[in-house]
Amino acid sequence: MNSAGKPHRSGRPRTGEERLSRDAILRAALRIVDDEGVEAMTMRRLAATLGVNPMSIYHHLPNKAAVFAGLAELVFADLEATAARDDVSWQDELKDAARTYRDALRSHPNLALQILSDTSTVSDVVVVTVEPFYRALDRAGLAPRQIFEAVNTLIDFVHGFLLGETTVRAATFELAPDLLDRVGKLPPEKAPTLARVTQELGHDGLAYDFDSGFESALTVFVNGIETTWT
Amino acid sequence: MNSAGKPHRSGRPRTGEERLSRDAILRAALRIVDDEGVEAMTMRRLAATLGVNPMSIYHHLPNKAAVFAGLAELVFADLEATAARDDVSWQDELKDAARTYRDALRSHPNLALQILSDTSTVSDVVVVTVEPFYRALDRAGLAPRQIFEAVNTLIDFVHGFLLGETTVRAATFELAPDLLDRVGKLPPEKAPTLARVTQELGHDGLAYDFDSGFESALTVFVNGIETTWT
DNA sequence: ACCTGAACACCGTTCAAGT
DNA sequence: ACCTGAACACCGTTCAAGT
Repeated sequence: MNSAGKPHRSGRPRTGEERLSRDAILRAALRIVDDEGVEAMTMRRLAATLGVNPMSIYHHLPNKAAVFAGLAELVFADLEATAARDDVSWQDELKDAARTYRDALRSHPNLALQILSDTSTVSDVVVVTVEPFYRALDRAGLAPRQIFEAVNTLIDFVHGFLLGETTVRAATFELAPDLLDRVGKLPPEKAPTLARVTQELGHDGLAYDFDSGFESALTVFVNGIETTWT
Repeated sequence: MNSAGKPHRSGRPRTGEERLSRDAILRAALRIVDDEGVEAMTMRRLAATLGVNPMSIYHHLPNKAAVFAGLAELVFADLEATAARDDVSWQDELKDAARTYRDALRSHPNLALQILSDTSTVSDVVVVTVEPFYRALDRAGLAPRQIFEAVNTLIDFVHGFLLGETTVRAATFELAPDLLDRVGKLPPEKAPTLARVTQELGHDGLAYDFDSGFESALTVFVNGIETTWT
């Protein structure tokens, strides 16, 4: 894509002729991650696609970790505005907050694991994202402590769900046949209930649909919060 | 720890004088991961602590990924036996299954992320671990489809919880002051509910206790399953 | 079969030098 | 301040050679 090109001469470029910017670097990095995954996003590779010396990047971002932190920022920049909505029940508002959060993380699946496993990124993101959850549960009439715990639980669930969704989906779109095989091969008395239930479900029943799995979880959640705390 | 030592002469060792075994390699690898984290566990470092040429390892394990897969195996080897227990309610049995699963993954915190983000490892582990969940929900009288979804949801939650527990705990034992700071610095009208709730909770209220957070989540869960599906 | 040594094709990052 | 080039201290893995 980027013609090998004659090497640019050294020295500071004239004003307005800067070849790089933090933003341009991050956009290029996001493209690499989206197209080829996190492992492909190396500093040298990034520099190559920008047609630039690897070391040039370090004038705009201190190191590779900062590049990934910047990517997380980029992804969540859009999400910020979520209007309060009193037209729906608190239950629906809570579910909707979870759906929005899931979608945001899902929009760049290759980045999800990176985001979820980086402490500072997660806490940034959470602070920005979490208001709608708090609002819904406040409307439900929960006490502060209960709101706090309920939100943590729900967010943790979404994280775990995304972990499965992004890594499993990447590897095997169908996990049903694999699962049936595995269970079939287990020593019969080791997991009798698992064996019976999966067999009753059959091949089609195991064709896991992430969307309906997510919705089903949300329902369990909301009902659980309702009967536990209201 | 391992004296630099004279290099061992080349050539196949006599029977019974093998210097390496799959098991010895994996135990050494686990030690490195536990003590210094996954990044420290390189093939060259592993060979060095074993007092062996880096390439020797490849005669016992095909590559680095296989080493990590082996580690996951090692960690879950103990877990296998979980006796059926009819002395407690299905609710308690389900909670207990979740606690056991969490503990297993928590026993090697540095390995948790590795396990959770590796597809093949996760599915291995899940198949081995999942029976108690199925048993409890079967006793509760759920239909196969509902059992399937409930287990997926609960497992996903545990994964997300562990992600937070292992990565957050590693970085900051106290997230309360940090969180209060962040929230305080937000534009006031951006997250009013979050601001109010965290303020009401106060510094102590935010001192998150992972154990009680986990328990609280389990209660919400069980109640949710109960009112949704029984 | 099991171990070694040299080599290949990579990494992230530091540092001195250009303008 | 911004870009470059050489260099350092690493990686995982292949391959040929020893016994």
